Amino acid sequence: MAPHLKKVPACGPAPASNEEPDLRPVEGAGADEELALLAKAVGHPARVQILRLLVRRETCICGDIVDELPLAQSTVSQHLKVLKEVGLIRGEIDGPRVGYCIEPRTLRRLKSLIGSL
Amino acid sequence: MAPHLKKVPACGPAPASNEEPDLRPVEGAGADEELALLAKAVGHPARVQILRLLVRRETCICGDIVDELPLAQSTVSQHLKVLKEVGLIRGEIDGPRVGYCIEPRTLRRLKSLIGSL
DNA sequence: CCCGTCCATCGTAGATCCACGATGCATGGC
DNA sequence: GCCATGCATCGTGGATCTACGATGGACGGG
Repeated sequence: MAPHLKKVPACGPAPASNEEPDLRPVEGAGADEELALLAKAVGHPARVQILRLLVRRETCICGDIVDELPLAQSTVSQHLKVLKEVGLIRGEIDGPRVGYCIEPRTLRRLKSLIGSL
Repeated sequence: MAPHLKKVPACGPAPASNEEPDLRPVEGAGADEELALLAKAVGHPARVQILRLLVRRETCICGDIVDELPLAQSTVSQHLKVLKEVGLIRGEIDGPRVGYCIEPRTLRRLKSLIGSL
């Protein structure tokens, strides 16, 4: 899986003015489903911790996350997968390591959806 | 179906300037747990719909919620219970009916916690 | 090469969630 | 009193979540 991946300077450090307005609606059946999906992904303390770690450090860390949490490596990997599947974080291969970082677009989207309540 | 719609004061109609600053921190272990709990409660489409219904109508409706959702009455009652347990909504008995309404404090708290990410 | 590191995935057991119908418990009308 | 109504709760299957150790694959150092 994922055969060719070029060397990437991990995640973008500072997207500067990454201010796309996000045209999607914040209400309606689709938005409800989307909000539920994102909220469910945030609905676990370990994943909240991971999100905070990635937000705090501008530089994207990797398996240091495992050291920060009182969980086994496989468990942390699963939580990372959940966050990645809903698009809240992104992982980039960097040699033997993997760097994770926040996906600001999705995080902003979540804030918009919550804000619409 | 039901000759309904009795005039119900139920939940507080207009909280007016209910602008307490909410002194609790938005970070730390406790906040992480709290955010996870609230997010999990929102993490289901039916509960998002319920929240939207209650936010939209200033007047607090009751089992009309059951009519709005494609779910059995007992299932809706369980979802209401989940939302009530985390303090996102409140139910008040009014004769044979129960009026539900948003708890604005908790909703603001959720927005603060999400905003801290 | 061979090996150690880093991470993802598999397999699994126990807990929790989600849906439903059935039942229970009030209240209010007759 | 008696019954209908509105809602909560119980009980129960099936699905999903959460944790772990074990295994596997990719990479880089020796």
